Amino acid sequence: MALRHAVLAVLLDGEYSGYQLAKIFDVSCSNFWYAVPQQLYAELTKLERAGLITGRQVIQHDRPNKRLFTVTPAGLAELATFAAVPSKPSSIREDLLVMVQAVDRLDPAPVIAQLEERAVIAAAKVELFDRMLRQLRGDLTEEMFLRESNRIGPYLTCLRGRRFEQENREWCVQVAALLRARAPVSR
Amino acid sequence: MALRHAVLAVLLDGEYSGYQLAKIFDVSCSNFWYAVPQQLYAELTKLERAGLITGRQVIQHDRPNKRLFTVTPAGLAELATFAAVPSKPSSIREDLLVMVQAVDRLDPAPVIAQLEERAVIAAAKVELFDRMLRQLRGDLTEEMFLRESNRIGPYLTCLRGRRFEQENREWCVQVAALLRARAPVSR
DNA sequence: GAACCATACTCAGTGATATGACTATTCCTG
DNA sequence: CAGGAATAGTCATATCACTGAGTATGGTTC
Repeated sequence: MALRHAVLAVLLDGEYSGYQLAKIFDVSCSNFWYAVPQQLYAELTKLERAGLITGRQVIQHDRPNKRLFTVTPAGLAELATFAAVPSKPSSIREDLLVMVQAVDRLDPAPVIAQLEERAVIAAAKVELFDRMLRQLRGDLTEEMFLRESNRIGPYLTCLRGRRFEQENREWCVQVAALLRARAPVSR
Repeated sequence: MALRHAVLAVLLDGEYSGYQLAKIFDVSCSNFWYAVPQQLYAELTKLERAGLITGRQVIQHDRPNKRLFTVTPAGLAELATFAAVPSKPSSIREDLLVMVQAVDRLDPAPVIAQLEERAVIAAAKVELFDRMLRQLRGDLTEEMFLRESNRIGPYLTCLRGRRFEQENREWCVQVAALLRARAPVSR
């Protein structure tokens, strides 16, 4: 019952098809919720049956037809109910950290390689989020945007994603360097 | 196939019972893997059947008997195999961020309350991790400990947990203050 | 001495999540 | 005009995770 609210929250930004939603969940939304397209299509079907969103068919001639979904008042009410009940902190599950936990008893080389690769990925995400932030705030300064815009939710979650990835990158770099220094490994 | 490796990685630190493991997963391990006791007991059964850990019965007189588990060479090999294959970044799922994403269209009061509560929880976790780090490194400086200890895995993951919670706290505080300033709410 | 907490663990069931294999259309490139 | 990428989506299945309800023992507290 949780992907449901993530989908509703994203659909507040406008009409989207399942396919577009999948794109969004693959990039911007992935800071706070991850889902594969199949999950999204299934969830959209359920949400529509529950009356929380409505879909409308759009006939296209240059590509396959699609269905665009909008949040209904009932959907908004569902989100409000969701936001009103205290949530539990998320459950973190990170394979790379499991490897680091065990690294003293393993060959560090593959772990170091993964840390370095992850650092690069994280750096790329930081840049992606920076671009998204700039795009969201237009030509306003961050301070002005946050004070005056009437749609700051996506900006705030993106800010969180940026911080997280920056932090992640720093940790990966630091740990990779440390492990390299302790047990020199040829590439 | 993933909780499995988290359990193995934690059992590298010594013999633990399911109950003790549950405690560890509830605090220190929760930076990188979350699991409820029932999952752990089930996983321990599976791991033992697969020969990756061995259990020995300990008869106790002041409290119920328990079984302590140790990683076998096969278990260590399993961990090595796991560490050798590149892992995907974790899937983040955070209800509180879903709420923030939608906050422009909802009553901000409960979201602000949750952000402030979360900031307090995060601050407590930072302190908990600080205590754990101090305990792990004993009277060595961090630099010395990381250079010379032969069991730095748990320290490194704890360091990551600390950074994450610190960062989380800052974001929660900032966003709560911002939302309060935008739409003044009586407590 | 009743209630409660901590230790120690089990079982049943239900959702949620992930994987893989599909269908179908149109555009673009070589 | 063949092949691939992008759009748009469906179905089936397996596994995972989580909830809730139990069992049992001993120690502590009021």
